[in-house]
Amino acid sequence: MSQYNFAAKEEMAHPCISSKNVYDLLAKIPLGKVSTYGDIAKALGHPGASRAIGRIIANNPNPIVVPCHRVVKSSGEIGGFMYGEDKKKEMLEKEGIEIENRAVKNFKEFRFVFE
DNA sequence: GCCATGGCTAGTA
DNA sequence: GCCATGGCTAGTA
Repeated sequence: MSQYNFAAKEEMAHPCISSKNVYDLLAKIPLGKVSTYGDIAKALGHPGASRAIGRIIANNPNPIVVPCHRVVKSSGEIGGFMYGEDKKKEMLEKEGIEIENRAVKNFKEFRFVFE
């Protein structure tokens, strides 16, 4: 039992929105694209829960695997990140996304839409 | 009562 | 810039 049990934590955590669903959606965002907190909320049938989505992503159990850096604000501003906005910016740029003073440039063309 | 948001107003230039 | 939204956490009883 040395390993922290994320599954148990996730089962308890969110009465309305399943964090597993959130992470499943994150996994669909292709490299070189971004989505928004609001879009994820809508895709899960909870428009208006964008801020809650932010909170769920904020305790991302596995930052190495789950690409939470690909989620930005609906305004195109890059938004928060556990290792700081500069790190998020750096990672996005490495994936080919241009950023101009803390916002995605040509946001529309980089924005990924869920089916 | 916080917040990794978002959308809508006021009010400046 | 204000405030509604929704899930969470600290800290009181």
